[in-house]
Amino acid sequence: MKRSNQTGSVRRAKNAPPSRPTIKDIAQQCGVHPSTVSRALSSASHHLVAEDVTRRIRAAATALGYRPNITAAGLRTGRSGLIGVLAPDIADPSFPPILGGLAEILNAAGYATIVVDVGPHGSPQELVQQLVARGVDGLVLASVKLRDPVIKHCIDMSIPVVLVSRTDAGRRLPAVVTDDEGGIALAVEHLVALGHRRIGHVAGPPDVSTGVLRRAGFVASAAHAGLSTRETMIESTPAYTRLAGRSAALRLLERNAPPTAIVAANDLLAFGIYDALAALGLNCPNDVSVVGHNDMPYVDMLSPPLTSVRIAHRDMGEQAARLLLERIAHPANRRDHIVLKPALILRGSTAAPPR
Amino acid sequence: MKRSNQTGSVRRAKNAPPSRPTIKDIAQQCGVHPSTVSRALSSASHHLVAEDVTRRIRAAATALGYRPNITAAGLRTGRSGLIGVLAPDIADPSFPPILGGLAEILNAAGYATIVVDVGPHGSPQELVQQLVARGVDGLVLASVKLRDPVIKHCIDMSIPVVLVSRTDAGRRLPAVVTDDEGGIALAVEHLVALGHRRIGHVAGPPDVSTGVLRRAGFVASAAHAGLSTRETMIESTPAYTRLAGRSAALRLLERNAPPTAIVAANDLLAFGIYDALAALGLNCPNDVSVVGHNDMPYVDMLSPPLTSVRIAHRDMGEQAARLLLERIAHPANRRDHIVLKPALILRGSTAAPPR
DNA sequence: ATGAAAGCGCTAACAG
DNA sequence: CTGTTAGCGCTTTCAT
Repeated sequence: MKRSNQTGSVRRAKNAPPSRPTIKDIAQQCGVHPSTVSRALSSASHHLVAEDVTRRIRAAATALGYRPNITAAGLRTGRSGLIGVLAPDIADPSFPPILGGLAEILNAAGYATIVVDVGPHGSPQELVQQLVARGVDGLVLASVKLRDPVIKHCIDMSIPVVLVSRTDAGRRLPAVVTDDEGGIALAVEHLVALGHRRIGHVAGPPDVSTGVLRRAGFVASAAHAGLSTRETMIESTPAYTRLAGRSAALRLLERNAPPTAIVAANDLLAFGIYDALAALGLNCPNDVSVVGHNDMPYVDMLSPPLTSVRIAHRDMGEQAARLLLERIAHPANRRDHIVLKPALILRGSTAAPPR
Repeated sequence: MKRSNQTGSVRRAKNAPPSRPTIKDIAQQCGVHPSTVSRALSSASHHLVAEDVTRRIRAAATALGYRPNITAAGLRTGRSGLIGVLAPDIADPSFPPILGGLAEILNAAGYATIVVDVGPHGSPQELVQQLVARGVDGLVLASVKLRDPVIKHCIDMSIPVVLVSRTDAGRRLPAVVTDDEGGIALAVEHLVALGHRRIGHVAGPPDVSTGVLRRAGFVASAAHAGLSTRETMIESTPAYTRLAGRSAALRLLERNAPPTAIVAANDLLAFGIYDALAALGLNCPNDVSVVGHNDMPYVDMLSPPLTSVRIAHRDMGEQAARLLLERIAHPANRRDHIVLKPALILRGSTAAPPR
């Protein structure tokens, strides 16, 4: 065994890696015990140390360029200061603002985030295991399906978890989401006010909460506006992709009595609707109005600029972070659900129906 | 002191957190010494253990749902299995594919990545320190300025580092970049072939390598095509933003002899050029052609679809990962620079100049 | 082939 | 207020 670092005055072995100074080195230099150094350096306990000693120790620390070894501390305290974030797809433009909100609050509380992209083939279960093996203090899941085995798994491990963007079927885990039903209602009300009566919905996947809730919101708000079920038509998609949106829109538009307006469960699906319209030689908004959902960056650059339901993504991240911090502090089993208000951003893709 | 976990047969304190089983628990159950368990579980050293013992141990491990504590192992071995990634701005759509490439290779090699968004106000230095304090085995910097103090800092710490997307002024660190000069040359050649002679460049910030190299590439390729300096005009921007692109483009277009084509150092700047064109009532591509750079997702949805220089982002991430792994294995001071070939994607924003 | 023992860097209960 | 001591979970040298 025998490393070379301990006697302090002894020079390091010729070309050993320049391993960073430890608490011991400082102790030696200041002629105090390592634990005193530990106390002096921790803001939680430096009040237990004489002022001048604290000063001397802190001076030595900065002089040596000392940085505490967080993992070593974590091993001792059982807290790693690491929060694992499982993302469905980092390339999804909705995600960065969520992550930004998360990171801001979490960093301020002394946590670092370790983000893992699940990807289409990755197993969330396995990734959660990996994160747990790294000792994460909590988990943010931004990608769960409605009935996802990973949920039971997290509950069994009783590790602090917060869902973001989506909920699980049983609402067994705390979550921060947008008001999916309300967002779609905003879109439908807007279209009805413009005079539309035949309105279509390109629905999201049935295995995620946003898919089913937005669909439910569509049905409910259409009924509430007095539209008959013949006037409201729905086509589902297997995934939130442009291509899926295109084919769903084609199915909608090739009906006998096609809609004069389509509300998409997601902007990517709306992109596909634009594609379908172009393929059929139809004009938006003159022939068909389109409303998206999420208000992705730069949708104002499209032609026409896309009317879309804006989600408070950053806020979502912040709230999720706060919820998680609270869960870490008090692992009680309160199942908080925070629902954020969406807003309809009006642009050029919606207009009165053709006569 | 005295935790409650050690005697094994002793039940855990009533409602202690269900801390995961350790190597000790397995040892106890199998009636062997912890070190034997360690050996049996490590693929590197299980050949030192009797076959049947290994089997018994491994069976017990899976039965108990044992997961090794990676940080504890790291503390002992000095390797954390963590790679820190510093991103300039996670919301930049160029970044996810880079990260995807990085993660794929790194994960396969047993590393996890911890991604930190530097943000406009964050200090890269400080963040690097934090990552080092967490014991990262290597660093990927995707955001360095041409002369960034963080570079010296990393060199001083002699920690394995790779730059991605950008290089430092002295090329002192290994890097994976795209051929910035060549990419712009592609654009200029295309425009010249269409018949343009008055070509403008909306240049990127002068403090990042892509900004200066693309500008240099513009000057060089214009000269090479026989364009005079009067015919080639440049306006710089302080940042890669849509707004900055807009005002630079306005300056270009309000000249006495405005350009018939503009090549942007970046797609976001190209968005700003579209804005400027719209503000002046000019048509693209009939009045002015535009070429972007980076080929962001969905630029084909713009009106007109944006011709842009595509960068092999994912490949960039993969190569950077490989470079870093090599650096970790052999921290020799070879300063590798890998330069990837870009490709021009032709769309609707470029056409022959007006007569 | 296995056990014993030491120690990575840090914290915290305890004793002065 | 400070030193002593033990130990977080794991790996590894040394001895058997």
